[in-house]
Amino acid sequence: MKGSENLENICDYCQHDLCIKRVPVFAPLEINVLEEIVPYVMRRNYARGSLIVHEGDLLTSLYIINKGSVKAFKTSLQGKEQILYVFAEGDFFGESYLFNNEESGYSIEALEEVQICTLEKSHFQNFLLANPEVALKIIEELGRRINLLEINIQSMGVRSVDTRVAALLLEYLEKFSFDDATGPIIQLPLSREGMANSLGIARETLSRKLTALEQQGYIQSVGNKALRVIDKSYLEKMAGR
Amino acid sequence: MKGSENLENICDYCQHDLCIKRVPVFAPLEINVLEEIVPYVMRRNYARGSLIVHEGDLLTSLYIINKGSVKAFKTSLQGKEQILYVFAEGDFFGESYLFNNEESGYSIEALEEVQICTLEKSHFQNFLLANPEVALKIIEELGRRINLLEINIQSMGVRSVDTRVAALLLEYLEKFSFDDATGPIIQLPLSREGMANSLGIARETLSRKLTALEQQGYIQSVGNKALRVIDKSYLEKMAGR
DNA sequence: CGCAGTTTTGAAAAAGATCAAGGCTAGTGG
DNA sequence: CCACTAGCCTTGATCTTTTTCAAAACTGCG
Repeated sequence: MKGSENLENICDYCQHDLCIKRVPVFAPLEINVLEEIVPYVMRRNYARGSLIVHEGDLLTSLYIINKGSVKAFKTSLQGKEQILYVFAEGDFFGESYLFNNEESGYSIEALEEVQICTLEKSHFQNFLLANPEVALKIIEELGRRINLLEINIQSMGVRSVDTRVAALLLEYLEKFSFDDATGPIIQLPLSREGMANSLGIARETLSRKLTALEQQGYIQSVGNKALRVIDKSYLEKMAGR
Repeated sequence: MKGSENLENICDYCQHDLCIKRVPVFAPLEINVLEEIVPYVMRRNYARGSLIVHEGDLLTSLYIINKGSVKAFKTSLQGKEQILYVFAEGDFFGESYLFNNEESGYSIEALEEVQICTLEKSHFQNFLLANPEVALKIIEELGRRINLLEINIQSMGVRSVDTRVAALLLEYLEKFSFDDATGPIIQLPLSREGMANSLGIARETLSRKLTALEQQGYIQSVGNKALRVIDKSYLEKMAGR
């Protein structure tokens, strides 16, 4: 196994596997256009639990997740953690800091063994100036993210905790589940504590809510890291979508 | 007075007052570059209380606030309102919906007599493709907004209500205050209910928190629409900045 | 199989929300 | 210019929800 800070420039052709291609924003581009930036893409591996970005760092690169997943979170003065995103394969981050010399507003930690491609700010800027259609794509993607954040704020502001728990489960169902013979199973990307820290509630409260859902027969926990969804439509009704 | 739906194309030269110039994103551009889009800018007036955008509308223009202020909010199924932003002169909105054909995620209502410039999607897109540096500026601005939203989510998730009230007052102090002989006075853009709906708390709770701050001598209310800040540093300490 | 780290559960305390009056403001019209 | 009133705002009491603290139970790894 590699250490957590291995740095290689082997992505030149990525054994014909262009990690950039995994990012929807770049996907529509022709291969030969992409090759302009490929030489500047670095690839790094990180072990589970390692800090990839520390809140307050000056970010000078765009980060693209090639494999694995990470959490983005802010820590309050009292040490409480608010998780903002779970990024998985194909997601990118750091884009907000590419054009202003600002510090990262959050920390990033690997939730499992992770492989990340990075692209230096200056190269990315030049690429965008030469390919304005990609800039539009990025504006589009940022718009999507702003939308999600706005929905999140509404949830935290006006919706009950039960509602938000249901919504979180549905979100995970979209992004982190597979089906077995008996139905969909969520591979939880976060621990109970992590989920609670995403919702902004106490660990114990989340625990109680999940127990309640299980006792009512809507879900069934499979160890601590997975969860079977028995009645998706109930969760949907609950989440009010 | 104009009605609330007056539509004119008089911004051609805006009596030499290019409303576009008020928007930081466009400010760095040369006048002659700006003139490319000026002919496509429309100007509208809205009376206080009128709905400018309804949640779910298809947005086809960029909106720039020329004069006055508006609130952007989402309404839940139970009718509870979550205010996401108060936009004032020089702010713009609708940019998130310019590149995907999506519906607006929020409603916009005029908080006072308001003058708004609009620029049609297609014209704006062409302009951006021709002026990629503006696209970068927009990415930058969206990054800033994402930052603010993330801070907001953290606030709602991990900070106490007292803390958040203090933070809201400081935010208003930045954006909506003037100084009189005795010190800074905030011209509150929102009613108590509006402020409560920004914070995601009950109207009564906000009321109690403000009363407490006033009794402790940190602020002093001036009617219902203004508020004198007596001890800014205390608010800052409280808000934890 | 056992231990370390999570998670669950229980009980008590705290924080907000809600309900119900009552009071104040600011704009209106005499 | 003052009195009036509708709409806001504040206050009190009670109720609900969530947090906190403490301890027991469980999971998954070694």
